[in-house]
Parts: sequence; C-alpha cells; structure tokens
Amino acid sequence: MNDVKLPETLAFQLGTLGAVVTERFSARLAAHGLKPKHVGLLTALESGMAASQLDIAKLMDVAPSLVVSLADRLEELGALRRERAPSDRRRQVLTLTTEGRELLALCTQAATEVDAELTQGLTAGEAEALRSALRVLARHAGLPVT
Amino acid sequence: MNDVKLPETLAFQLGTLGAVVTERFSARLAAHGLKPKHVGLLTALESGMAASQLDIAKLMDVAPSLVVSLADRLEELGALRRERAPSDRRRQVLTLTTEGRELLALCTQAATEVDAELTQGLTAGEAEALRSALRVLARHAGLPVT
DNA sequence: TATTGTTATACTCTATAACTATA
DNA sequence: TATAGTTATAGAGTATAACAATA
Repeated sequence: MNDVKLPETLAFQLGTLGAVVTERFSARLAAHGLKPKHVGLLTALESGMAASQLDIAKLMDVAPSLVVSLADRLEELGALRRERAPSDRRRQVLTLTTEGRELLALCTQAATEVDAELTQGLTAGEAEALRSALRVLARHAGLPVT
Repeated sequence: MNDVKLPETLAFQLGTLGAVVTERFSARLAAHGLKPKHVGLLTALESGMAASQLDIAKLMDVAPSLVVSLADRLEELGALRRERAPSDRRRQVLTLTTEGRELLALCTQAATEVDAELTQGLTAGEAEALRSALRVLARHAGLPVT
C-alpha cells in the first residue's frame, strides 16, 4: 500500500508552479509585445550557444518553422538582425542588436519582479534554499532554453 | 546597471523545469489514456474541495466547458460517476469510483517515477532541500490544481 | 431572471509536410 | 542529393458564446 499523495510529488508541484509562474511572467511580457518563447530565443542568442535558426531550433527543442516566426517578430521589433552567412548562404545568422539587449534586460526585470512576488513571505533562508535547490536540479536536468 | 541573468531567475528556471517535468509526466500518463488535466480533475475530486463541475472549474481555474470534456473521458474510463444533485438538479456531482482511485494511484506512481529521475544524481540533502523549498513555495503561491 | 451544464465555434500555439534556395 | 529556411496546412488544447434545463 502506497500512501504518497500526488500533490506532494515533485512532478506535480514543479508542473503546477511552472504553469503559474509562466502565466505571471507572460502577463508582464505582454507589455513588451513578447511571449515566453520570444524570450527563449533572445536568451539562446545571448548565451552564444547558437546563432543559425536551425541551431536555435535544436537548442530550444522546437520546430524550425517556429523559429522563423519568432525571429520574424523579433526582427520586426528591431531586437535582432538576420544575415545570410557568406560561407554558406543557406544559413540565417541571427544577431542581437543593442535594442535586443535592452529588450532582454526588460524581460529580465519582469522575471525578477515575478521572483519577488514568489519569494515574498519566504524567509531569506528559505528563498536561498529554493534558489540553490533549483540550480542543482536545472543543471542536472540539462535545462534547454524555454 | 543590472547584472542578473535571465536564466538564473526563479521565474525562468521554474517555468522551464515545469515544462520539462510536465512533458515527462505526460508521456507516462499516456499509457493510461490520460492527460495532465485529467489527473488534475481526479486530484481535485480526491481532495474533497470540490464536487460539482462548476466548483471544479473554479478550483482548477479552467473553463467549465473543459471540465465537461475531461469528465466525459473519465466517466468513459469508469473513473468517476456523474449524478444530478437531488437538492439542485442543475448540479452534476462527480464522485471518484474505486476504479478512479486505482487510476489515481497509477498516476501517483508515474509521478514518483519522474521524481526519481529528477533527483537521481542529487544528494539526499539536496533532494530534501528541494522538496522542502517547493513545499513552502507551493503553499505560499496558493497552488491551484493542475 | 440567474445559474449549471452542455454544445458550437473560434483562437492560440506548435508541429508536419511541401517547397525554394543553396550546397 | 542533402540541408537551411520558409510557407502552407493541420492538430492539440483551451476559451468564449450560444443554448437548454432547472432554480
């Protein structure tokens, strides 16, 4: 006989909290005309781990066609430049613009506001334990970019 | 000047981890013909916090019409009974069947398997810190049922 | 009239498949 | 032929709006 309750599992709590947090983050992003996946793309670019659209699709684990529309939107906002690689003109190399970096900073600001909401009411020790635990888990799960 | 990196925020990590975890949980649920929201409904029922479809919709924060189709599916699987309340025949009162409880136990099993995957490679101390931190956060965020 | 549940419809997000251009 | 990107199309998931039954 197993007495574990589903709402007490990590899977359930992480899934539910993730949805709540993404919803709150998303609401703040709307002010900048962005969705979470746009931020994922900006973050992927800034990390330097991918530049071409296909590499970004792999890193984000989304379809290449989705990267097209995300990049369209970000280009339209002036957040990135799209340039054909001279060495292989099939590749579209995406580069963050200064405007894109500023936009990313605004998104980061939005995220830290959500963080503040989440941790208000937690002791400093609890908040630090949470950060530390998530860092370990994120590293271990091989976090792709959302 | 702000040096916080977006991937280091709680919002980003919780959102991303939540998506990964939900995906893994979902893959295991498929074996039972369920999606995460079905599990949310079963969990809501088992909690005793809601019985009528409208109450469940409020608790889960989803549209009443979605509860209809989730309950349709669960009824079809024999996991719940639908009965009009004699006192107010507009209300459909949902009740977990024995089969429903068994199904919920299988879902819980799936969740604990995901938990095991997540925490393998973490020290016992790290795993406990994570559980504890999430418990605090979940309580504080007033976790609705996924 | 107001409320509960249901059905009909539409919208958002994302993937798959077909296509173009380069290699 | 194979690959990068694009466009066209389709599917999943969910919400909103219209409706029926009951209060």
